[in-house]
Amino acid sequence: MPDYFASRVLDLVEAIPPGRVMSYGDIADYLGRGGPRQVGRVMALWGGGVAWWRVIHADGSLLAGHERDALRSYSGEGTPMRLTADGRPGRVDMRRARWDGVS
DNA sequence: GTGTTGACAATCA
DNA sequence: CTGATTGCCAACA
Repeated sequence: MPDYFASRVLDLVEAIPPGRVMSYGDIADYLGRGGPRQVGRVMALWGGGVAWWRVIHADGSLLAGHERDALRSYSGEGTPMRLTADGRPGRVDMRRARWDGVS
């Protein structure tokens, strides 16, 4: 069972609007405790039940090993993407997609 | 108590 | 833009 901290993390992830994302550090900072690694740990253990693809690295890179699934979800939500040097979508445009918890 | 590890992050070369 | 370095906090052996 998720502890209190994990519950707060999962609730917040559920609150992220479609088409928006938050970084691990953002979530930790928003909750005011723990750190990016703790958030990552929570997601690794119990993130399967929420919109895990809306939680990514601070630089906009996707979850290693799940890029395909994430991209499929993003295309359906209209998440703003940035193109890699290869010219294909590889990371999220954090400047526009980042969600602060209010708007 | 001590050392390692990890779905991380800011900084610098 | 890529890679290395350092800082971070909690879990685990």
